[in-house]
Amino acid sequence: MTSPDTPGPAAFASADARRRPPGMTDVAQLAGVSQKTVSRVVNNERYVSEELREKVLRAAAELGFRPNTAARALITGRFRRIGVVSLGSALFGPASLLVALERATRAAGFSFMVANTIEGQPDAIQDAVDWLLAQGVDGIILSEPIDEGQRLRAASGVPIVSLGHARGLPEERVVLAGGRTAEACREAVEHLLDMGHEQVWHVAGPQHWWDARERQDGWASALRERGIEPPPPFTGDWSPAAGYAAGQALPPEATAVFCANDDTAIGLVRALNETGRRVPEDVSVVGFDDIPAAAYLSPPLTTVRQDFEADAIHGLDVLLRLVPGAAAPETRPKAAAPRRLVVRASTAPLGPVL
Amino acid sequence: MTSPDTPGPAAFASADARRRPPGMTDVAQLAGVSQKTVSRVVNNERYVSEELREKVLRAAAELGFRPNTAARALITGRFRRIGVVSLGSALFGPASLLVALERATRAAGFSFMVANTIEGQPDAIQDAVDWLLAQGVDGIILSEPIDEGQRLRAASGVPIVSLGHARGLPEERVVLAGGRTAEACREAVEHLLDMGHEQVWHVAGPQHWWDARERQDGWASALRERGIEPPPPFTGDWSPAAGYAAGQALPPEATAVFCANDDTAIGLVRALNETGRRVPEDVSVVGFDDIPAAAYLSPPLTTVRQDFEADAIHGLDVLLRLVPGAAAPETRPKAAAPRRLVVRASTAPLGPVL
DNA sequence: GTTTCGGCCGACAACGTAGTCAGAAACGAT
DNA sequence: ATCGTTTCTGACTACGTTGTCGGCCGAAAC
Repeated sequence: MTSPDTPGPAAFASADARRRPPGMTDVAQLAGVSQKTVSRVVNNERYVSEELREKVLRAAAELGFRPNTAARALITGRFRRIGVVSLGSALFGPASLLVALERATRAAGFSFMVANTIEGQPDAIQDAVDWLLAQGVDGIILSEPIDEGQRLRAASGVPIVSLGHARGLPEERVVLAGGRTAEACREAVEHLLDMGHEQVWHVAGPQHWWDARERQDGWASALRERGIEPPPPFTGDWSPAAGYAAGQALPPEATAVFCANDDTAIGLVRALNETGRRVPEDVSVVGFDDIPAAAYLSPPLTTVRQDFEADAIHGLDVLLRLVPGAAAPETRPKAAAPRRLVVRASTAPLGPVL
Repeated sequence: MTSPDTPGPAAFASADARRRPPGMTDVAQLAGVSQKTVSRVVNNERYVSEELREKVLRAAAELGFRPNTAARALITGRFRRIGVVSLGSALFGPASLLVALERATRAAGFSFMVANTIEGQPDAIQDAVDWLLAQGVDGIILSEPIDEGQRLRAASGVPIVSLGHARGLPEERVVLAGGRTAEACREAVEHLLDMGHEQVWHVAGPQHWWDARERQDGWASALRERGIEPPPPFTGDWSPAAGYAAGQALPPEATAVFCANDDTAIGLVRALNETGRRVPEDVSVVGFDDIPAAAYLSPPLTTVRQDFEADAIHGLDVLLRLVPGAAAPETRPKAAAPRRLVVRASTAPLGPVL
């Protein structure tokens, strides 16, 4: 309309008050520079005069410019995003780990995407990995406490690191928690034995969680080291209900129980109370996790504290080292805070037999 | 080398065994069709013969083709991704909500990105929103229990929905939880009054959480409806420690306490036990949340159960309705399961005064 | 026999950014 | 003055996908 010969679609585009967010081209036009110069300023490249840099920054601020990550990812082939496969669970352990991972990831300048698996679904982990790959991630953290024995297909060059045991992944890709679980379990068991208890029973977690098996193994071997043959463990599912059931079935001669987690310990204590056994006078109980409420239970629970933050940071460090283009994270002291026993009132020396 | 006249960079590219993942062009070449046809097959568009469709699918499978979301987002301007701003917390409530949101989001075909805020940081919410916008999202859910009174800047056309109260957001963007909190609180208070208690004390959550204020208001107005002037509430921070402190300061004449959450109730019970007051014989206690351990505490805790899954699905539905290009979610019954009181053993009729 | 029309397919042009390369300007050393 | 080097800038193009449009084909309608 304004000019007799329509010079093509470009004229239309400029005439149209586009709804699309401003791009580098718009910033460049406003600042009177080329799009490439805007790119240089945005990416902090060298060889841009201070004068132009400021002009560009002003123009970008004025337009509310935000670099388009899709376009950037398209050309670089990098997403600056890491994915996490996690069991969808509001349990204290997994939830804490996830929060810690998000913090560490964003601090490293990467964005963070979770894919939750659904327990019991056979290919859940592989599906979650595929979903993350389809979304575009530069690396994947397996924060999956369940080891279902499946192998992972090749992930098309995207590095994968597992927080904890995982089959089908080479050794160096497996990051074990900072403090050794076995040591913590031994500490708990020895704490009980040193108080005079002659035997320690165990309420385990579900056996397809490697974490549960690790705690069970730690308990069993700690007993054997003292020459004690461990009794058959109760098998639970992390739930208070499982602890409750174990508490009802606990033999009368038992005086000390090590639970795979705090919730289970809560259920156990409940069952013991109902059957007229007092904690810790009659039975000593140790938990695992140190949930916030642990110190305020009746009685306050002796338990093993974990440092999820340290584990998350460590795992992410290992992963980022494998991601090309990720600034190598400064090597911080890798000695993650070990798991350690927190002694409270749910354990006591074996009293005189009534 | 193979041909005397190098026809340009394209020849080089084809000669080079590229490390880049296969694209539609590669699939098209293998299937003997045009790249556009591959696009049609992948997107399930009409007007592709069954014969070609199968050929393309075979070729795509053979190459392990995955559509590049970055390129797609670049041209469509849509990301098929929704972002969630959440307080980074492993508390049972927020964690449950997040898990439910992830499930619902992925089920709707959208990917899911969380940005955690850090409590106490003044512009935390705005920063998290900006981060999500920079990453590219089609909509944002504010699952932020803290209302810090800040207004949100315009989010450049991206719809925002808040799960719970939020200033600076128009009414229709605020999704309140399915069951009314006030009703649940009234139910809890009346449960106690009906058992003969003449007064109900309250241990509140932190006042900058709207959730805490809502529960406190519900408690106060329920008392006033019965003509009882509520006593000054204790103010906590959701932690067991706060409940413990309240329990120590609880006046001797108090016989019933309504706590803002279960953890606080746990701390309260602990303090009461230590000062020689039994629950529920001397003091009845009601919690809020129904954490998994609630039924197994000593005594089992009377509390208010929440349905996070329903709240999450409802909130996401509202958001997706505002997102252009999102298939309108089938209108499921919006009557989310209300919060309801679960009566257990921590509450009992007021006994004879000793 | 011609026209019309819906099904089917491909050429081409974007999308917003970063890599490559060429060239201009400024400067010091010959 | 001439050259080389460093600093700075912009034109051009590729990245992998989708939107637009036009062409071809066979069947139905004139």
